[in-house]
Amino acid sequence: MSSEVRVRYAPSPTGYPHVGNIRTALFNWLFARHTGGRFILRIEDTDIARLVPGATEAILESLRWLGLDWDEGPEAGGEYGPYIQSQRLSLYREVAQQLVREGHAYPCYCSPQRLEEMRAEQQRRKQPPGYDRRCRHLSPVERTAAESSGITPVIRFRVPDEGQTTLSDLIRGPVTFDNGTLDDFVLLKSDGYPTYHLANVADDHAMRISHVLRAEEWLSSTPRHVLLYRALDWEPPLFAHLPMILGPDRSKLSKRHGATSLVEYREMGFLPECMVNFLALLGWSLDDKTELFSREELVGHFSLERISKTAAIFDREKLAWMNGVYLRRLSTEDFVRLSLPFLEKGLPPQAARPLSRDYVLQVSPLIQERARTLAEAPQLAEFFFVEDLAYSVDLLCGKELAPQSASEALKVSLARLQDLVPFDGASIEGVLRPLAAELGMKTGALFGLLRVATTGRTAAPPLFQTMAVLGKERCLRRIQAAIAKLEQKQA
RNA sequence: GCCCCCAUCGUCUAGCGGCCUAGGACACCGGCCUUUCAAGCCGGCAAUCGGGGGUUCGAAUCCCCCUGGGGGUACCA
Repeated sequence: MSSEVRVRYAPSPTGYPHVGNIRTALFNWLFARHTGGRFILRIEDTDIARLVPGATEAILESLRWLGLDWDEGPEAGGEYGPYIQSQRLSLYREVAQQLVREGHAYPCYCSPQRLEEMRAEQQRRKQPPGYDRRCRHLSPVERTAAESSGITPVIRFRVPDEGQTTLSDLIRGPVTFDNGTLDDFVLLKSDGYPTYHLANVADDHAMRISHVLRAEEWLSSTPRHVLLYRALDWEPPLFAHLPMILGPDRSKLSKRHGATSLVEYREMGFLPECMVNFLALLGWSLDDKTELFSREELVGHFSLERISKTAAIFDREKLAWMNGVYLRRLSTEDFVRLSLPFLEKGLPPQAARPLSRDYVLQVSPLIQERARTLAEAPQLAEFFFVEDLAYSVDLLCGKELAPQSASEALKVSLARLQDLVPFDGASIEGVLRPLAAELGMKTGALFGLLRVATTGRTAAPPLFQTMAVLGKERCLRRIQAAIAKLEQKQA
């Protein structure tokens, strides 16, 4: 028996993977990479009714985006394939038949209606819901009748009436369940597809999975799985149930919580390196201070021992902060490359397309340290790309400046700037700083005025650099426009 | 209802019997820097360690009860 670590991420394509799903994938991946084991991807598409078109592709896409490469699975292949459960149906049927043969399972002919009535009755009597095991005790006559009725039965597992089942969870320690609280769950559905319980156990065994790292929501079904392994005489893998990631309302993550699918985070301008870093810290930590980890550091430090037991709420504010850190660490070239698509998409239509890469290269240093996500880039940089600025005249005057004096200051600035060559940051500063004194204005007041005139806002990147990037012609035009605005107001 | 898990600042967390008058981070509030914003730096606010019993010379750390939260309870995964 080999001690090689083989872990798997086994999503079902019933929706686009959200951060909780992907965090599970990440922990499996980290554990595999840390131990030098194998990371396997298996698609659990056994629920045809809930199958969502494109979901499988979204899963692969999410993993690829984060750089979580799989050693075996769809596209990668592997010696234990196929890795898509709908292509392994004969295996599950064989296992189910074996279980029936050996008396661990039995066919059940109960109709969905009967089950529903049974549950309603149980609820009315305030009794624990669960299959009443009617078909477990069919007389030979009843059985023959059921078989000839044309109903396709489901196969149910025969849970032992007595005893307890204990599993030793790597994170939570021993967990014990009374078998009496478990009902005879379905293994094979009437459509011939296996349930999660059967397929999961059969595949984990067939694929030689050594550790099952999955979300805590699975903890209560684990005794069923342990019972299955036992009935099959298979050695179960080691289990580690990961703490859940909850929405802001403390409930299980769902569409209700807004943007939760990973693909959406990419669209919102988060960097994959940041997502990996942030997700790793949801339920795992190294020490009392380290928060920023490269992928390599994560792989190097990751361990099951340091996974916490408590559910975590996904804090988007902190994610945004961390993304800002990652954004600022980027080289200008990388920032340009990554923000370009967001600018193309987010800038108003009047900005000339395609964007000049050269120009974006000049603008980028001015917005890079102000952005928390790439999607903020268009907003931050808009005035660099459009011709006409729309802003209120009141912005020019502010609280202290009279329209008259604002207008005069702008006229003098205009005259001084007109002949300025070269029009770079240092030269602009060389002209404007003395000018403030000359006009008897505080530097802040004059610079603020010019900032509004040239950018249309009170908060913008440093003025001189900004003006230099905008270019002389455009700055002069904008100052003239501002003067016009002021005169119009006074009239 | 029943079963299972969990419980430290608003949030993510450190803490695995004495280093804790509980540390870090986000957010928030000040200050510095500064032409605005952002970044950066400094400082502050913020957890009677959910409550109550034990054990111990000593408990956030161990045990029990309660409460609270979460998950499960499908021919879903």
